[in-house]
Amino acid sequence: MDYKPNEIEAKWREYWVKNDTYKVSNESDRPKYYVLNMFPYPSGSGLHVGHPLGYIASDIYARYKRLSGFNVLNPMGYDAFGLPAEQYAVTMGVHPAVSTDQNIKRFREQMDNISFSFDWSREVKTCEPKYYKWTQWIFLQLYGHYFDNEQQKSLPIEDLVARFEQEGNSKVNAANSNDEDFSAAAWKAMTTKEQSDVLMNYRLAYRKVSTVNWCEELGTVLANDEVKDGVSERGGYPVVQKPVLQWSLRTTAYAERFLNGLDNVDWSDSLKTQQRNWIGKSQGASIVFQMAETSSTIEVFTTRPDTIFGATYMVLAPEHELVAQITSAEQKGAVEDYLTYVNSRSERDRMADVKTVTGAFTGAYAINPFTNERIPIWISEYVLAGYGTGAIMAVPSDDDRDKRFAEKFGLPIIDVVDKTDYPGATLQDKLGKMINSGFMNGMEVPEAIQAAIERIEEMGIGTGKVNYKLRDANYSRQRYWGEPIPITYDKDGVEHPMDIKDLPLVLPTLDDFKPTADGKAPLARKTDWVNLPNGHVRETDTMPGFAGSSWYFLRYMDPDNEDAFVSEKAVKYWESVDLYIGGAEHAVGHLMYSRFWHKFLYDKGLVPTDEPFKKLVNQGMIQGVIEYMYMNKEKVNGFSHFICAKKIKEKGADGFTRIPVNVNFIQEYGSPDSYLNINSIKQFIDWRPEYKDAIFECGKGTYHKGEFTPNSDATDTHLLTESEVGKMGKRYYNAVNPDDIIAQYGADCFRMYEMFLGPLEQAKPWDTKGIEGVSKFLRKLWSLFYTETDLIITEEKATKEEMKVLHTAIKKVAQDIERLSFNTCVSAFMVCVNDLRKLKCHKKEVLEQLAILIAPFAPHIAEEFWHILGNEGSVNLVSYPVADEKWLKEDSISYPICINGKKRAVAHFSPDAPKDEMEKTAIGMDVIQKWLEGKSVKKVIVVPKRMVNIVAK
RNA sequence: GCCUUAGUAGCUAACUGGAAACGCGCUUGACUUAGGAUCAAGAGAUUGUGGGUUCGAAUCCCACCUGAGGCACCA
Repeated sequence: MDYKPNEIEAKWREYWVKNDTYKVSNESDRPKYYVLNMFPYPSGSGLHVGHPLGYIASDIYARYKRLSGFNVLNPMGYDAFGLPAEQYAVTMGVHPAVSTDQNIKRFREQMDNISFSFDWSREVKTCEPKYYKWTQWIFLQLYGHYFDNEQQKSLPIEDLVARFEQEGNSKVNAANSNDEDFSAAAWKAMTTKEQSDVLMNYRLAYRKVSTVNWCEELGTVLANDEVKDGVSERGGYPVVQKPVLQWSLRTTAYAERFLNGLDNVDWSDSLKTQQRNWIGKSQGASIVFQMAETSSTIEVFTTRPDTIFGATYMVLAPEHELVAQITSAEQKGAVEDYLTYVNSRSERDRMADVKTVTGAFTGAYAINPFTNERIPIWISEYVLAGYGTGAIMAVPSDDDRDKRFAEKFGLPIIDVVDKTDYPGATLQDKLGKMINSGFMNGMEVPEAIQAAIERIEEMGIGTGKVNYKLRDANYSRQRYWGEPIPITYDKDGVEHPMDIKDLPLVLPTLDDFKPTADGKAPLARKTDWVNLPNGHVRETDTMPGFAGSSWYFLRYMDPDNEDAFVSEKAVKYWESVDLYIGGAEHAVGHLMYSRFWHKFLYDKGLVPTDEPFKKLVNQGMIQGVIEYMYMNKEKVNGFSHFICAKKIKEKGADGFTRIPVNVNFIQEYGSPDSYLNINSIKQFIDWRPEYKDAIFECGKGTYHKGEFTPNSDATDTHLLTESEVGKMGKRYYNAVNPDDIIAQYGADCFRMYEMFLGPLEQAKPWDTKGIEGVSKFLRKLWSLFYTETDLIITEEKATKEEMKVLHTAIKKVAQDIERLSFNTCVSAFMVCVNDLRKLKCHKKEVLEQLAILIAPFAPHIAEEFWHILGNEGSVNLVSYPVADEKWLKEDSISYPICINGKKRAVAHFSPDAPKDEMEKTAIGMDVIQKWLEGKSVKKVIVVPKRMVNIVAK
């Protein structure tokens, strides 16, 4: 009987649904285990073979854990708010809710095809009011709290108000955006509006002026990825930074806890490093410099306060607010010229050449507080407005950039650190002995840093300070398709949170999704919604994409709860995510925001853990081969002109641009010699009619308007394309749909092949041809049960050898699943099946165990076997086999006998043979004696079960 | 420039320092009108390069080269 995956798979899929096989209860005596996938944004192009990789891996793990006695939560849902649906709405007029719904249906069908063990009754969609009610609720909690730096935790804003009333804010050490001191009396004297503004500076969700990418020509605000090189990606119009009052989250408050938390989670080093980079903690001091001629001061941040004696000049960022104020009359022209130059340079220019030293002298001087020297103040674009205070004390002796700057502009350089004891040490190493530094002379750098900070604090000109690169997160989007922000404003502009009992604030329906002409979000059009009877107006910005995804993993625990975002009972049971699998592109954004929300909820006692994701694995991207054609940037005689990639190699790609071609037209797809023949050129023209009159210059002739003009007597030709391994996706016309693969090979085969491609975390190109091997393996496995015509299972007792083959596989597979090394599991299955076939083993005793063993990987065929063998119920609900060492023991082990590490002979010993006997036998062997002629044995190393090594000279 | 990560046969790849395994693919033969499937046999590696530690290195250390990802005038 042949293996017919499609028949078997359809049958069991239906069975599992009918029997609620994957339903998970929050009540169980089994230990819990929570496996999570990063939920997808349901895009219009559906899933390609790259998307399910992580889902399959986590599904295998979830199934394995379930079979190993755990109550496993393995849910799935949709990150359903987002920009693409909104853009689609703008261009096609389809409401985002409608297109999102369609896309979700499509995703669901594709996922169902792969038979994941998701408990779909727990599905969440972030765009549904019953879900985003709680996103809004958490937002209001953030709004209602501030962060106490001393306790390092969030506290209710009412506590802060109470303190203000008692003692003002001078003793309050809290994360804030504006730390102006006021007394209790002053607080009480403030108007409501003033008080609300003060509190806003402390709230974890707060409002401040921040900039948006405003594009006048498009009349809209653009997301960062819609802006390329300072112009809009669409249309290439200029984009400016426009200040707007927007909501932000005070993520910076948790910077220290973000860092500390990383020590307690099982994430990859690369991921942790990325997060640490992002947080960017640096320790140092902030120092105030007095200006020489005026009373103005300049505050700088430095990680090396010890080098202050070497600070021979200062540099301000060109955007620094003092620049205009302090520039002298003589230098005005130079400074203005320089500012013009800086403004002409895009962000990209600035980043591209970091070696060019530019700057201008302001004509002003400051006083170095330690040397009391007058030091000139310069401006230069190497100092960034957005980091620290936007000003530096320049120490040219110990900082490369300062040094290059000083050399170019002839500024003095004073050596302050003697690094002769530490050759090769860099600034970051903080090594050396202080010289030319007054009271610090002779100190080692770390000691000097401490001493400098102490002196700075004594002098009252600064303090030791920790600086972070991490910025607060912008929480406002001038978009429609997101969660409405449940805040209204009264006539004075004082904000009012909505009453919790009135949540959710449902996103009203619109028919025009474009932003308004003055850049307000689309919701501003809905005036009857915006303007409330009590005179309040609603916030019209919506929440960003990360809002709904920052806590969705908690909702899965208790998805239908109408009284809380999750019940205390459910969250106590499931705690947090044990294993999280997802793409590396979310390494900072999503993970940082989730950690922020989670830590906040933890402070409120609403979740039992400080970190949301115990173990996290990034699956590697499945890549596709992208095929490019070369097109002349200039038209030739008014026609588009394509040229063979081979000719490009000869004459270079100048003046040509690459356009991706639908890979279905390509001959020898993926090979270095991939090409289009005349037939494929015709397909290409049908696909892109705008090129129907284009000239195709091929190797052996030219194709134009349906005519092929050969150079010689050729009848066909190759227009070579360039192949490149890259992303798989719609825009490269190289996406492979899992549905197609499954239709041909079955879901079991697809699942195993995805795993077989390589280690989970590694990127690897998709190659449909390779799937044949896995398909062959499944047929071989099938042939252990069936001949062409009959079932051939026997009840015979298994031999020792057969049990050894089985238990070797059990041991290897269980071990490798634990390590998430699924590719080696597939390999182990192949070895096992081949060995059983060699032994002609068709015994139930062995095959039944094998069926369970393979069930996490290939659930359908496993279920089929399970029932063929006469069992009731689902193979998913039994116990996973455990390797029994008694079958793995060897009677005799073969040992390599080495001389000086090189294998010279082989000997067999029983596993418990004594060392000295093995040693004697080994040396006594004829072959070994021959090798030892003329040498004396210095030492013999016997490693049990491994080898014998004779050291001879 | 800095950080992370990986270089082993055409592809994939090894729990701990101990015989360079296994699988896919490939080649040849058998069976077949042919293909597929199956069976039998076989070839294919100086483990990126150069040092070091060790009785012994793919594995540990150092330097370099190459690929991937991230950060980037971060004071």
